[in-house]
Amino acid sequence: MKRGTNNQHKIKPSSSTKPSAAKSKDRKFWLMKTEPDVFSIDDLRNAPNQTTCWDGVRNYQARNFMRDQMRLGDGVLIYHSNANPSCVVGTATIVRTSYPDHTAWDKYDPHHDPKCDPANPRWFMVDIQYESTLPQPLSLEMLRQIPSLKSMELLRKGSRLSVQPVTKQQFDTIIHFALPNT
DNA sequence: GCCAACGTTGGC
DNA sequence: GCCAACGTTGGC
Repeated sequence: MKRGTNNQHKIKPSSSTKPSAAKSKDRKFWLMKTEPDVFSIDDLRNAPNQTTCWDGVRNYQARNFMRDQMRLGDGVLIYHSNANPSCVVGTATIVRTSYPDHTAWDKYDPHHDPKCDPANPRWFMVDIQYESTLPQPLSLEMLRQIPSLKSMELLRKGSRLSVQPVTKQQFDTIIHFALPNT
């Protein structure tokens, strides 16, 4: 989960050429959790370039998804955890592929990892750019009522993974149900 | 604030 | 390599 102290780090705008942008057919989809008290979809919308680095992830499985599998142009569902209610609130796009998370060796950062050596980075992050706020946020409870989302990682009992893959079908289903009157 | 579920650490 | 202890996540 992104739990960085605000958006204090300067974001390099991604270059206009995107040599490794995913072709639409192998575009992947993800869900990323954030605590709205720490960094919300509005914070993302209001960020410079509407872009932020997704720092602070300290879980190997989540890191591996970011480091090894995310491509430019991949779609992201933004999920507010520890919220009332917790819900999917919007979408974003991957605009920079993985690079070392420098907050790991910042000893004043809440996610400082003293075992982490800058010469051999352990934690990675990507940049994401705001895309949309859902017309209607979809709470966990609502998501659980949609049969085709039954196998979503997010809905698994005890699931804690803060960066997780979703299928295109799951992504599209959520967008669909977030439209008014559905 | 409670606590179940999970991931990590470290002694052995 | 086992596993108890501990720290964290995150719904409720």
